[in-house]
Amino acid sequence: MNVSGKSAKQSTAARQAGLIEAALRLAAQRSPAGITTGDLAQAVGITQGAVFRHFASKESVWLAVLDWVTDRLLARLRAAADAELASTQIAAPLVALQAVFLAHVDFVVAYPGVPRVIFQELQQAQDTALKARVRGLLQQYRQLLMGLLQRAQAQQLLAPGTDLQAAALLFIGSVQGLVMQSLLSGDVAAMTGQAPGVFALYRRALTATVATTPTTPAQPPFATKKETP
Amino acid sequence: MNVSGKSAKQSTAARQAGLIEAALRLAAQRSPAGITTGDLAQAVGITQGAVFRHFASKESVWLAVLDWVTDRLLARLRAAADAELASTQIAAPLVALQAVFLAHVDFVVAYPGVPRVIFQELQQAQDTALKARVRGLLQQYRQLLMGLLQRAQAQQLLAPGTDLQAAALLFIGSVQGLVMQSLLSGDVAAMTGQAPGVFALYRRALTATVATTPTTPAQPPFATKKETP
DNA sequence: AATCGAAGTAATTGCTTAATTACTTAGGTT
DNA sequence: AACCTAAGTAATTAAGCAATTACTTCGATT
Repeated sequence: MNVSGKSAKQSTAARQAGLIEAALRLAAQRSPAGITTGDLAQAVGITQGAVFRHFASKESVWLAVLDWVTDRLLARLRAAADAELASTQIAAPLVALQAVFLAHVDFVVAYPGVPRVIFQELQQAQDTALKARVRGLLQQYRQLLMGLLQRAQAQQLLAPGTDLQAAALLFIGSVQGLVMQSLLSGDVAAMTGQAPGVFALYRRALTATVATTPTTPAQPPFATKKETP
Repeated sequence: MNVSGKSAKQSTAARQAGLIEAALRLAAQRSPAGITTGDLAQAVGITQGAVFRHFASKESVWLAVLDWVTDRLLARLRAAADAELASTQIAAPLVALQAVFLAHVDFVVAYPGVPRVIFQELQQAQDTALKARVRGLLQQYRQLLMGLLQRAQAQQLLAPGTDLQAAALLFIGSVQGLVMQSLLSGDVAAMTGQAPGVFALYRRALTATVATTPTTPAQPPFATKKETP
């Protein structure tokens, strides 16, 4: 420890983690394109040049950020899905979809910089390494969704003839709609409140138009469970 | 006309229009953040400094771009909606929603730079003038949607208890999903083909679970009309 | 035809930023 | 305790960019 209480000389692994965390924290407050290596350095308490002791280039910082996000996000989403699939619930795949939806929203609320970084790299038209990472992330996301949708279809939980590709796209789009709203209002936390209503609509898109017993309520009660904090 | 065939000395109004068009054209190919005043100048055949004869700053170029987009897009969407509302159709508000959806997709296909510009300005966390324009655009968009949704609700076309706010959000989100997909694949034109399927799902989210006459097909045939080119 | 303002150029200014370099310092290993 | 590598600093480099300036040229108007 030095005088100011900040520990000096950390290992590259520790510094990389710190810089990744700082990058995401700064991205929550401003456009990732405007974040400089000097900003990152200041955020972790080192000088600008020292950043390059731990990353070969600025681009490789963002690559590491995307890897971090991919690992953490997908792990959470898969855990959320698996927890519901394991339970012996009726309509388990649909409940799992809801759990994934809410887990995604929670993740964005916890790390508001994530959508900004994703959008930033998505804008590059040419196929940069960063954009490839984003593609990989969304690729795995789509696979997770397709798996759940196929299970739902196999259990006759979906309206016949439902386009699964379109359903996966609409799922991701519905999250994007919430994210866009939060970017506009600046109130990320508001997503948590809006999410269940949006998912309820999405769920109706999947399960619609199969007439149930005429006297029963049109929609069976569907618990909105809160995710793990 | 000068030697190279390029006309020299145009009026400020003409140059502004040219620069706006160039900005959107360039934004279709790379990130708007990376577009310099030199790029804009080159695209219209003047020098970098000459840009400032027609715009006070680089920011004001993007402000003009957003104004241009707002005017054109909303005019198209309102025209698409009004055309369907005027017809004596069953479920006219829902058909109008579909027309707006497809018109929006067509607009993005025609001007692929538009989503990039929107995303770019949305990322600024602090409330810049540019972000305010985007907010205004989406504000008007949401009003258009809410009007159509309320008409649909008044005509009992929606499932009872449908959350109209969530429905508007999901509408915008479903377009975003398509846009995101096109940004990933680089194939904007593919949106046109995917759009009807996605809207069909969205429509089911609105109209779901009201059992019709048991023997009739669950969903009445619903023509997918192509927009004006 | 002379005039004058608007549009354009070429060069420059001032600033920012990623990356490099030469040098210094901390701290674990033997 | 001496040593050596990895982490850190301070300063510099080179490039890019928005905006300004001094000057030139086009073209409509009287």
